[in-house]
Amino acid sequence: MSTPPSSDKDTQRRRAKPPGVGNPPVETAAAILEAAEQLFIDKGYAGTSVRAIATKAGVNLASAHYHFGSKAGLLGAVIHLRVAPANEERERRLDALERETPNPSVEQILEVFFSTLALDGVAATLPRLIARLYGEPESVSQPLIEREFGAVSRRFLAALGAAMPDVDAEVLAWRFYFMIGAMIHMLAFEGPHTMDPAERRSEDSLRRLLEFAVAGITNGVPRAPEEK
Amino acid sequence: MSTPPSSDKDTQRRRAKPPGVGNPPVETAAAILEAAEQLFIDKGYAGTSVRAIATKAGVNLASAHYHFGSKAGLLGAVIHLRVAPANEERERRLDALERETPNPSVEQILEVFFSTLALDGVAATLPRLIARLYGEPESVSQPLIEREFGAVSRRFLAALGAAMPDVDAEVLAWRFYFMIGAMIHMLAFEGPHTMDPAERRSEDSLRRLLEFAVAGITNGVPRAPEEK
DNA sequence: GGGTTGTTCAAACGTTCGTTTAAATCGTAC
DNA sequence: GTACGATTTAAACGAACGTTTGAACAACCC
Repeated sequence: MSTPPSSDKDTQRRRAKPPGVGNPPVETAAAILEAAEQLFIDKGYAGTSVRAIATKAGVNLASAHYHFGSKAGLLGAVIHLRVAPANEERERRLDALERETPNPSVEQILEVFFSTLALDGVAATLPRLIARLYGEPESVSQPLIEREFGAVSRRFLAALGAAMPDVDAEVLAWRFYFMIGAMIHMLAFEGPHTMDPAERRSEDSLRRLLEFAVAGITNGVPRAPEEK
Repeated sequence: MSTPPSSDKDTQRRRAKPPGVGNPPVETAAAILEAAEQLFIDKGYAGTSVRAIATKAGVNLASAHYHFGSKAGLLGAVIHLRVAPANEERERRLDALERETPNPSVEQILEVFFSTLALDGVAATLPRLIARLYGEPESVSQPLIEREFGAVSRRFLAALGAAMPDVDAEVLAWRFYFMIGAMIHMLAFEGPHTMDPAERRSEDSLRRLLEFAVAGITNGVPRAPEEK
C-alpha cells in the first residue's frame, strides 16, 4: 500500500527514486511541507491527516514526525515558511515608503500592506493558508498568529497612526482589525462572483479591497491633514 | 463509562433521569443540538467528535445518529436552528424599515443587518457559529452558506443598491462581501484588545463595525443623494 | 392484555487517527 | 571495508473516529 507503483503517474509525487540513490534530506522535508500546505488549505488542519500528507508528498509516514516532530509542529513550519518572507518584504517596503515619502498617506501604507499578497512565490498559497489558519480553533491559531503577525501588525498600525494623528489609537486598532477581516474573507472565500483562487489575488480584487479598506480605515476622510 | 454517576454535578448534563420516567423525545434532540453547537464553536466541525457531543449532552452516542442521521446532518440542523430565526427577523426589520422610510439610508440598512447579532436567544452563539462555519472547508460550508444566507444576502444587497443607485451593482457586491468579512472576523476572533465572547457583540463593538461598514460600503460618501 | 411505534441503550463494527519502534539503508569519513 | 550518524522504511501501537446493530424500554391504541 505504501510502496508507490513503479510508474510515477503524475507530478504530485516526489521523483521516483532511482534504485540505490538516496535523496538529499532537504527534499523530503520540502515535499512534506508542500503537500501539507496544500492539504491544510483544502481541508483545514483537523481535516487533514498526516497520512494524507505523506502520501501526497510520496514519502514515508514516519518522515513527517522525523522532520517536524508532530502534526502541530508541521503546521507551524508550513505557516512560517510562507509568512516570514512575506512579512519581511512587507516591512522592507514600508521602510522604503517611509524613507521616500515624509508623510505617507493611508492609501500608500495600505497599498504596501496588501501588495505582498500578489508576490511571486507566496501569492499562490499564502493567502489561503492565512485564511485557513484564522479558521482554526483559537487554541491552534492564536499562538501562531501572534508569533507570525504580531510584530508586523503593530508596525503598520503605528504607521497608520502617524498618517492619521487625529484618530484615537483604539479606534484605529478596531478599524485595522476589521480591515484584516475583510482581507481574510476575500482570500478565503468566493467573492460575489464565483472566483477561482487565482482570481482572488488579481489586481482587480486587490484594488477593490484597497478602496474599501481606505474608506473604512479613514472613515470616509481619506486625505491625511496636509500639515498638522 | 457512558452511564453518568448518579450525582449530576453540573448544569452541563441533561437532567438525571428519575428511574422509570422516560424523557420526551424533543429533549434529547435539543440537548444534542445545544452541545453540538457549543462544541462546533469551540473546536470546529472536524475537531468535534460525535462522541464528545453525546457526552456533553448526556445522551447516548447513537441518539445523535437516530435524530440527525449523520454528523453532517447534525451540523446542518445546528446551523439552521440559529440562523433561520435571525434571518427571518432580519427580513422583518428590513420590511419595517422600508415601510416606514421611503428611502432608507445605507446606515439604516446596515444597522438592521447588524442588529440581529445582538438578539436575545441567538446572540450568545449565532455569531461565533457563523464564523466557524465560514472557517470550514468550502465543501462543508458552501452549501450551508448558500442555503442559509443566499436569500437574505440578495435581499439586503438589493436594498443597498436602491440606496446607492449610482454605484455599479458589481462594485456594490464586492463591498458588501468585504463587509461580511469584517463582520465574520469580529465575531470569530479577538479584537485589538482581548475580548471575551460577550464583548464581541457589545453595543460598542457593533457601533464600531457599523461605522466601518458604512464608510466602506459608501466609499466615504455616506449620504445618499437626496433626490435622484 | 397484546401489538405497535418511537426512542434509548450498551456494545460492537471496521476504519482511520497521531505517534512510536526497530530494522534497513544511505552518504561519508576513516 | 568498516564504522557511523543521518535518514527512510515497514510495521505496529493504542486510541479515537463515524456509524450500525439488535435488544431493551416507554408510551400509546385497541
